[in-house]
Amino acid sequence: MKYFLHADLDAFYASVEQLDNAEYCGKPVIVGGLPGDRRTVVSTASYEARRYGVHSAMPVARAYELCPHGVFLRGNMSRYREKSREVMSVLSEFTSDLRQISIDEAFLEITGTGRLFGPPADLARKLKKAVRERTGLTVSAGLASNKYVAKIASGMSKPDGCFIVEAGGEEYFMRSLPVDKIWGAGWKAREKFRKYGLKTCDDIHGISEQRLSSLFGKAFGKFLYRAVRGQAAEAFDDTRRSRSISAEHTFDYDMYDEFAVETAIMKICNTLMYRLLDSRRQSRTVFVKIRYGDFSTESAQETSEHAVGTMNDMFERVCALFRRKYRRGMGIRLIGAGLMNLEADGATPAELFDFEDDRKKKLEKCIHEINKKFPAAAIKKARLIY
DNA sequence: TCTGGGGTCCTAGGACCC
DNA sequence: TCTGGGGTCCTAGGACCC
Repeated sequence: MKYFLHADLDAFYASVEQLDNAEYCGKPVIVGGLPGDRRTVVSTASYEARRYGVHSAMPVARAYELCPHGVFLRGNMSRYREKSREVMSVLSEFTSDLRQISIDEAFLEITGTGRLFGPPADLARKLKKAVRERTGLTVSAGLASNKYVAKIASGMSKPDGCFIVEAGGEEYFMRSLPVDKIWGAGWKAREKFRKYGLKTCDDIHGISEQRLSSLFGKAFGKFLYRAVRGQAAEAFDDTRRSRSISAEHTFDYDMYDEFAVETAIMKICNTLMYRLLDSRRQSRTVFVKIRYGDFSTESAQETSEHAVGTMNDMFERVCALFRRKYRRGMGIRLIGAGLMNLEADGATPAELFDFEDDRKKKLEKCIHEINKKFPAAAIKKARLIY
């Protein structure tokens, strides 16, 4: 029987800010944007801020109404990534099988670590202590015989909590929960639960797998059937390689100027090309995403015989899709682009018509290297200077 | 309070091949 | 020419997660 610990850092971004800035301690810290910032949402609210009803994904403007005296910050991702690495390094000392699933969460397989760390409860206590002493952060732990239940357990006693589901008790544990605790059921699914009068996991437990599949769709129905029985959702088990890279930009005000939108697309392609180069992979499929002022969203994608070769190549493919899809006259709220179905570098021929393209490709690589070594140089296309 | 950015997975329909 | 299924690839849209 395997056993897992899910470690989840408490209000991570906000906690790092409080750690780095003593004057923020005990105050409501809201990371995401400054009060005047348009079209931004909260990434993380400290527990002090949550008392005012502020939570992640909430528009910053709304958070400001609820908590005008809060400390509002835009955040510093590179600092959070650095802190995340510190924490993961501490966690790695407790297991040989550590699987990080996001910047602030990880699974540890702790089967058979009893000899080293004692029973699971002792291990959890030691782990929490080590993280606190060596990184200054608190972590909540959930322990169970599979990752799915461990993940839910870690959310049961936040912050700085520890919740243990004994082996054999998974089904009883899950059945006791309200449907809101189901990880993987979001707003839409909850609406349906309400519609069907399903309040607890035990209510769902009483429905056959077939019936769940006809109500919620094949895959999600099967998932629900297993979830309320405390059975593993195999979702995070295999190591999934990323299959796409993308970037997007929301304009402060709806944009009607096509040239400006295409300049934004160029900027996005610029970013993506360098990320693609770093990933040592390639792609034949590009896509564009357009969100209009009314929040309706459209996307278009195209797969070519040839892999994307240069920044310009990507830009032209994305622009062609954009021009085909764009409903003229509609204000654009967001423009995005990306590459899908990433393959190992060299899997398909790049679009190289002649030496000119080859030359451009080499030039782009070279510029990227210079920019990495000397960030101050910031070499970029003339159209991207503003 | 109008709702970020970067991802993954699922569905459903159409094309095409055997 | 009416027509069948399975497999695979592609496309557009949506749900969900942190």
